[in-house]
Formats: sequence, C-alpha cells, structure tokens
Amino acid sequence: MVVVKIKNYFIGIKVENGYLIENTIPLPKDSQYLKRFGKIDNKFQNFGMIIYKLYIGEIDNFEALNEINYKLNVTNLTRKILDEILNIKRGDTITYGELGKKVNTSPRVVGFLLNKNPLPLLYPCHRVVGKKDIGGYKFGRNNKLQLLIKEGAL
DNA sequence: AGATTGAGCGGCA
DNA sequence: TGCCGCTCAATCT
Repeated sequence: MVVVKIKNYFIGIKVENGYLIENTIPLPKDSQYLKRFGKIDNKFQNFGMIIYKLYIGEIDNFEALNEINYKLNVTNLTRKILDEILNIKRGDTITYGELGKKVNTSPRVVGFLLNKNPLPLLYPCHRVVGKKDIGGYKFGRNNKLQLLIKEGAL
C-alpha cells in the first residue's frame, strides 16, 4: 500500500507476495484517490513505471499485463466483465448496455462492478461509456475524458 | 435475510 | 430536455 512517484505523477500501488493486486491511474500529488495508499515509497518503482508508460501510450495494456506479475482479486462476474474489456481496442469504446448483454447482466451492474476494477488502465475500463454521454469513472469523469481523447476514441 | 446503493437505460411528455 | 421506473450484484445492517 504505497504511492510511487514517476515524473510529476503519483500512482497508488498495492502489492501482495510480489503480485500487483491494485493500482490507481497516475494522479496529481494531492489527489483524494491516493489518500488510502499512504506514503510515497519507491520500492515498487518498476510497477509504477509500467503503469506510467501505459498511461502516456508508450505501451498498450497487453504489453503491460505481460510485463507485470499481477493477480486479479475479483468475483466471477467482475472477472467476466474485465475479460470482455480486454477485447476493446485502443481508440474504441463499448457502452455499459452492450457489455452487459455479453455477460448477461444489466448496464447498472456493469458500472457498479467496474467502479471496483482493482487494475484500471491494465484493464481499460475507461473504454466503457454510457449511451448518451461518457459515463462515470472512479477517478473522475475528466480523467476518463482525457484518456479517451488521448486514445483517439473521441 | 432484508435494505440500500450505484460509473445506466428506455420511455414518455 | 427532465423525470420516472426498472435493473441486480455487492455491500451494508
């Protein structure tokens, strides 16, 4: 449970037995989302660097997943949803409703479960959007918007 | 075991 | 546009 500093970004990281089990996206220093990750500690610099490269688009999420030892600590339905998310290509999006149909659940539940995605960016849940607007995001709609613009989805 | 809570959606005016 | 009712897994109580 630490915060890793890369350039001018700060990334919350949780590692268990050498496996990444939770992370945040790169955030500004004072971000509320970093609070529960505690102090800055660079011992997991390697994890942080990969997430940073993923964030700026230097690598894609498949490369990142290959380079990182991670463990997905979620229930069955969440796992199914996250697996589906891996099929969304960079620059592409899917709606909560469409994704819900693929795994036989409701749009509301997709959003509810994605809110708990422990590995954002690695599992690019920002590519799931609402039908009428961009939809919500754990780290704020503006971050989601910036990510989608950066990826060329908008 | 029952109530509440959402990162949504479609229909209707 | 804005409101309403439906949705249903996870997380309380």
